[in-house]
Amino acid sequence: MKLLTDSIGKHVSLTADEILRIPAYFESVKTRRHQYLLQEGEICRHEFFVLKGCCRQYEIDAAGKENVLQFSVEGWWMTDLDSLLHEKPSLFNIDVLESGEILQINKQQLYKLFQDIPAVAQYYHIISQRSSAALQRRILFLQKPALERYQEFVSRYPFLETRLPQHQVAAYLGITKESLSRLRHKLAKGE
Amino acid sequence: MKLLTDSIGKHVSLTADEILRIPAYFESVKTRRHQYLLQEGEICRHEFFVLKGCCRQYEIDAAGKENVLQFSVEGWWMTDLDSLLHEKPSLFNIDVLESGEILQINKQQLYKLFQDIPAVAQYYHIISQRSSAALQRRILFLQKPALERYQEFVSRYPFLETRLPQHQVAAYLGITKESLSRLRHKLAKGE
DNA sequence: CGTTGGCTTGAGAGGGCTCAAGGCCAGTGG
DNA sequence: CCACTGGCCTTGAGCCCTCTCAAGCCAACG
Repeated sequence: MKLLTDSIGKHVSLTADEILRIPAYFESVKTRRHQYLLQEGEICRHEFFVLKGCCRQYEIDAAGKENVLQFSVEGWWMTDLDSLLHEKPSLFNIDVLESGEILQINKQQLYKLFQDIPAVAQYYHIISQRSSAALQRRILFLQKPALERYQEFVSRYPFLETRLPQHQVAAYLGITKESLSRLRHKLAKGE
Repeated sequence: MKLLTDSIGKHVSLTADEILRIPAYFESVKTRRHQYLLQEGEICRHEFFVLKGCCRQYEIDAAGKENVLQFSVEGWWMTDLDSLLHEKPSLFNIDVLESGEILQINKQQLYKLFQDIPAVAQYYHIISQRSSAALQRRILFLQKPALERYQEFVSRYPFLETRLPQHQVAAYLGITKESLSRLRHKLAKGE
């Protein structure tokens, strides 16, 4: 829980009183590996904040391939914004790769929180912008050849690279697990 | 100018008085083909709103290839948010593909406008979310094979497909102009 | 009428894919 | 304690999609 208020406090200033009031807006949920936080077709009802463990957001395309949009570990947010805001069925799945704990908050509580503690609304705004910038980076990222994508991933998220199974990393990079295995082999030899 | 207030009015409600006051916050600029609205390395100072004509936002990668992030025609917004907000050098270029006219507004004026007419702040928020959703779609889009990408592009933006030179479309799809030419040839024969 | 920009077409190369088989644990049950 | 199983990673062979490089066509334009 401290992780959440710390994360907010890093971007905007909170009074001691506000820090105490924030947790009440959230619901804590223990998560288990393979558990779904959201399934394709459902309407997404929450913003999720990971306290412990690891989740992934992905779609399953027409060919049955799983395309990973993003991972989320301690201190990161995750949701399907489009589904949450417009209350329409989600195209995505969110599931748990590593058991742990999340905080969730629904739309009503979120807006209430924004009204009660405006600094949080400001924080949310900043986070949203960062997320847009990250999406933009990811689009350019996907134009690069596979080897560069892997190297950029490793240098940007070293803690993810060691923590995730390789086939998940491959699904994030947009290549097959076999190709990733070969890339790694090539890199290991070359160095 | 009516295009702008119409666009805002489509998402939030404005009083007749507000509609009259909005234009004063913007600066109108005639644009010429090949003109830069932003060059790599510069700090982006404006949000742009296209009144007439067509622009593109792109980066030039290490190999010298132009990767198009998005096009903008009448009624669309365009900027480098990351550069604008954090006043850091942009990685992107924005240039004019078709002469026309744009409205531009700097950060100070934008925030002033948000304060003076809160409905516009609300509008901006909605637009930002839509743009995030679009970026997300684009990431999944780029995982699909080239033919599907082209077909999806044509059905989503038929007016762009006819209006843009093919090599620009190719740069948006993430393929070479030669490949696009062959895809089109194949489609034309098959139907 | 030559130049230029946009589009097409061809040949060859290569990056990444599919399909298939095999190795290496860690966990589980006999 | 050992055999078995399932998950994960690797390796190989062949193929296909897309790329590069090169040439050629056509329409617009000075």
